[in-house]
Amino acid sequence: MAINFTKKVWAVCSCIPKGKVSTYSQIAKALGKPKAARAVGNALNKSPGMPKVTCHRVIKSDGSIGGFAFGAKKKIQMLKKEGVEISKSGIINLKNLVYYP
DNA sequence: GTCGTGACTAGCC
DNA sequence: CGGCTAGCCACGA
Repeated sequence: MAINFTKKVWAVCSCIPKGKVSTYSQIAKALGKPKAARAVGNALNKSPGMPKVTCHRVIKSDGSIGGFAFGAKKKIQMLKKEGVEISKSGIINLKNLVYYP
């Protein structure tokens, strides 16, 4: 394949519009591996930098934030700035904010 | 070529 | 609601 799995993950993250979010499983599915959510997280963890790759717009399928290389706390703050309402540890209008191509 | 690790998910108690 | 287990994938050493 021309590009690595990781690179593809970054590409999908970059495709997420501002103010919206996506889930690991959703991205994994887009790559053709619905069960590769773990690999997706790995790829984002190795992401080159921001805001080139909008990895902070990717959350867990249950609506939780998950983790973040810069700190989950920071991730929440960033999403809030984008206009995403987040509770103590989860997205509020998840299905309303999830980016579904 | 094998092992260990991790930003996950779904199911069960 | 909260915690635990097993399963899945890609990458680096």
